Amino acid sequence: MEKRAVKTKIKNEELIDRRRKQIIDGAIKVFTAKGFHKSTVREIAKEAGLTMGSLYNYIASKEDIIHIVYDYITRVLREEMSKAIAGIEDPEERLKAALYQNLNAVYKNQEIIMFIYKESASLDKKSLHTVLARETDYIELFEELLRERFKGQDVNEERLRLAADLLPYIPVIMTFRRWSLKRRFESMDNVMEGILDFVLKGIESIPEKMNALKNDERK
Amino acid sequence: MEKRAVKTKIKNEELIDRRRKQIIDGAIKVFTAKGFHKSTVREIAKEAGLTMGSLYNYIASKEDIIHIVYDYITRVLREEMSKAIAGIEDPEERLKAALYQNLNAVYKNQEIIMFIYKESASLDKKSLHTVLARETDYIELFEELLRERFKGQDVNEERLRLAADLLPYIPVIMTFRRWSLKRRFESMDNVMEGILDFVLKGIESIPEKMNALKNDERK
Amino acid sequence: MEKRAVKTKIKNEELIDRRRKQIIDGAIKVFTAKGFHKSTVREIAKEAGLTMGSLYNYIASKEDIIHIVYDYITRVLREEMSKAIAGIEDPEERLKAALYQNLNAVYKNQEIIMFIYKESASLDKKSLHTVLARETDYIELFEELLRERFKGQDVNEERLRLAADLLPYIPVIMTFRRWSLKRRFESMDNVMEGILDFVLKGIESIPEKMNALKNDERK
Amino acid sequence: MEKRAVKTKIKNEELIDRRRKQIIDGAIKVFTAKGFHKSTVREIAKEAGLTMGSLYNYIASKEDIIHIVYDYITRVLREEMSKAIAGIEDPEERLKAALYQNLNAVYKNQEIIMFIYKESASLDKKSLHTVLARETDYIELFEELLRERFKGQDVNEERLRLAADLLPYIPVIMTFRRWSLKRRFESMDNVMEGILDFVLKGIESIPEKMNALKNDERK
DNA sequence: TATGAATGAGTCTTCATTCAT
DNA sequence: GATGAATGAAGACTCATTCAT
Repeated sequence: MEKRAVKTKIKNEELIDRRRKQIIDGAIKVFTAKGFHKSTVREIAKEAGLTMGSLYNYIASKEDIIHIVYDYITRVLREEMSKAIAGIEDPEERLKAALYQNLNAVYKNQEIIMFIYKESASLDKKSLHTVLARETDYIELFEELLRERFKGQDVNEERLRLAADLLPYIPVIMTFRRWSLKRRFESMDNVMEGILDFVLKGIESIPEKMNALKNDERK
Repeated sequence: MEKRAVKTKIKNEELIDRRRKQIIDGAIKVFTAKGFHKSTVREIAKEAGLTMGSLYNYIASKEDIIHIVYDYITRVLREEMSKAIAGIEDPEERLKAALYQNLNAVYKNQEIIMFIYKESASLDKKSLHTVLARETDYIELFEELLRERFKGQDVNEERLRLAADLLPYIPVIMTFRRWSLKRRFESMDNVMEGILDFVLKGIESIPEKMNALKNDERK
Repeated sequence: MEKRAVKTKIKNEELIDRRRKQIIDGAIKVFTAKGFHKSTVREIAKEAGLTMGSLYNYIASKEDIIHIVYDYITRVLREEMSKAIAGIEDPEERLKAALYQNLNAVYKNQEIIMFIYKESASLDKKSLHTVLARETDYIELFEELLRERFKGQDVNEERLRLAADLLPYIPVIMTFRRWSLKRRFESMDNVMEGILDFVLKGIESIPEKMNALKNDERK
Repeated sequence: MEKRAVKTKIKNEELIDRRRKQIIDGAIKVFTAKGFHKSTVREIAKEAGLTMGSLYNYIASKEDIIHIVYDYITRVLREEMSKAIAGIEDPEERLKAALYQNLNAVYKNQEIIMFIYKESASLDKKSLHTVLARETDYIELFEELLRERFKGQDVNEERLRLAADLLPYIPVIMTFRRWSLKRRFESMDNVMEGILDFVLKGIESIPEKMNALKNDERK
């Protein structure tokens, strides 16, 4: 369990959890609609079904709201990912399941994920560090999955790590381009299938020793 | 050429261009350091070497500053891209050159590009539309390059379009992960080479008719 | 004895006294550290070992806390003064004992006395009146002591009263200047001895008819 | 000249001085009536004839207002004191003039001086240091005056310094007791004359080597 | 009596924008 | 055209007090 980083004036732990969930739900609505800076604490309180004063009994500053939202989202994503790959033994299938889960999760939570990427700038240095550490967990999972996938083969270590860095983010591009993609594709399922194929092909660059460019071609 | 979308009180066209360049340079400095909402017009004016009042002779609102910055950046990127692929005939090399140019441009302008992605939320709906249209230009360029690259082959049209949507954004992941990547890789050149290999492999999924998942495996 | 001026919801008198003492002790800690306005009722309650709600069973408002603290301090000071001069017959010694007791009491209770002087501004008009009446008691004691000290001599009545007004406050200057005095003097005993000498010399101006200034020297 | 410690957004120095004087005058009115914490910035702005926003162009925080008020008052007091003793050669008369000036100044500025004593608690540590340094200047003046007054005599150094610490503050007692004194005395001139006599007698304890108490009389 | 969560009016402070000179 | 002082609406946050349990 992680410690409660965000300070509160309330003692009743169960109440804290309940009110925080209200705050998270309210904040996600308001933040995804207007972004962090254009959202007022008053609006968030209202959407959470709390009064101003009551809200501030459960957080210490507006910034704290980003944190509890972030904590919530990343916890949900981690849990869903665990479930998605639980019990799958075959490395190839395990990797596919993870990629597919990631695609779906990003798609399902598009708005809040976009919000988090955009507002990571609103986080102070220390918080940003925590956030990046969380992402690192995620990336290490993909690193592990790739390593097992290519077990026994002669892989280029650097490429494997790079792929692990790329993989979890590629679905995010889908959210950046969602309006364009929706117009062009019959269904988002098709899009996800296409991304999966692209990625699965892409990782085939890991075991090879090929070089796309010769050094003298670059400036 | 497009009309001057941002209104001004000044008549002298040449002066407008000079002052706007000052504003753009100042704004980029301030925006990349603190983000749009935490930057004050005062700071931007100061960094631009203008007084408050003078600044407002060349823009009508703070929001306008994002627009002229965005105009500037996208124009520069378009011009550089044109130069990068000018004169290259071979479709494969032309595509590689474009990908490589994109990687370098994104890397070189990391901070301002991150800013633009993050603050696109600050744009009103109409402005957002303009912005997305610009991106569409870029994507259509890649679509065209891919089409020529696979000319004569039996391509999956949807996959080709999807790849065009993905390609320009993959380097952006590099900027999201820059701290992690810097720690792990000898040089960013290695990173870019790796991304290029990954992408070039990935697009090989375009001509094929493979299906990663059977439909019944998905929920 | 005076009536309970500060209203309470509680019937049990003994409990009231016990809880009030808790409040007084807690409040003195918090008030002397941060002043009245920067102290929150929450902090006082905590330091008093009470909950918010319980605290408000024994007082009606934050302002009441000043009152009960003030009551307490002045009662203690009066009692100590009574003890200090009890049984001393010789008027000169009696006066000295009173002056010395005052010096010690002010020194020992520096922080709370400073607090009371500073926060008398926080009292409403009526409360201020009560407070000043208390001080008047104290001053009348000194008036009486001086009158006995100069019994049989031809005193200037006005000067005697003025001295009675000055005497109890001179030690307060010591608390205003404590940091400077601590640096310059070996011990605070020396300081107190010096003040005593100064004051005892000063009151010699009471029987005389001297005039420091001629009227025409003043504007 | 001291540097401008309080930050401002305004460039025109002459305007700063004019507006600051307005702020000082407004603040003194409001502060003396209600104390620092009960005064709102809005009230001060209004009394100063400025809008909220304009006020904040000349100060950075509410606390700054105490500082500029304090600066102003102490500067005025210093200047008046300089004038009052200028040109007086005889040490005895010079000391009397200083004491009399101090009495008058404290009396004339009672309310603001009371305010300053009371609100010194509102100052942060660093500011308090500056304030105390100012007082030290004042005290050193009295030390100097006393030294000249007793030049050639065998003085007790400690007592001389102590007297210098006491002298400037004794008139402050007059302001603490003003209501009582006004009732009892024909005119405040009489009060001041009495204090002067008391003090002039008191300083006669400086050259002597007397001890008011024997050690065994104290606890 | 005790508890502590809820309340919301009140405060300081910021800053985009205007406009007289 | 340039200047920079003035404006005031808006927002984050605090905390004394109440009241249901």
